[in-house]
Amino acid sequence: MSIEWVASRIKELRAKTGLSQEKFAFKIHMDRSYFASVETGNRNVSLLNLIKIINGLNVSFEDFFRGK
Amino acid sequence: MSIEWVASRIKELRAKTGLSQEKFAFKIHMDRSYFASVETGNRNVSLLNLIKIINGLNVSFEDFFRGK
DNA sequence: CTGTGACTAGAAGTCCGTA
DNA sequence: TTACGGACTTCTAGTCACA
Repeated sequence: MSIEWVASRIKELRAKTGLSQEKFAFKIHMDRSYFASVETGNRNVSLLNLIKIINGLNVSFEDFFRGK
Repeated sequence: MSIEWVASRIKELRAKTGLSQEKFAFKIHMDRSYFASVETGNRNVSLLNLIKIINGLNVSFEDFFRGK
């Protein structure tokens, strides 16, 4: 488990939603440039923001971390 | 999903290890009082520290979030 | 053994623009 | 559409004394 894995998992699932970074960030009330840096693994995101993101992806935490 | 849920889940699983907060915190190279505040839900812990803690609990992320 | 308030440094997070 | 950067504000990391 690593920040990079979480980042690419977010990217993978966000792509599945069909939304751009910008639209997804807007949907979950998060700054678009900040969300972009999370998705590229350049940020040590806090739990509250991770909850926000995973909720926005419409998956459970268990599913998000499936296989890890 | 909430900080409180994560906090109590940490407490639950840490108790299962049989270690005190102090000993567990020492094991994962984290300050005892900082870990205590995480376990009581008073901190919005970052992903890196959450990874450290969950690894120390010897469970997978999937197991940690089981049922959520 | 555990919980908490206070504190500082530095990172998180926001808002703007640009390629 | 995404990535990145500057400048800014807010908050967490990490520590300590004390209860």
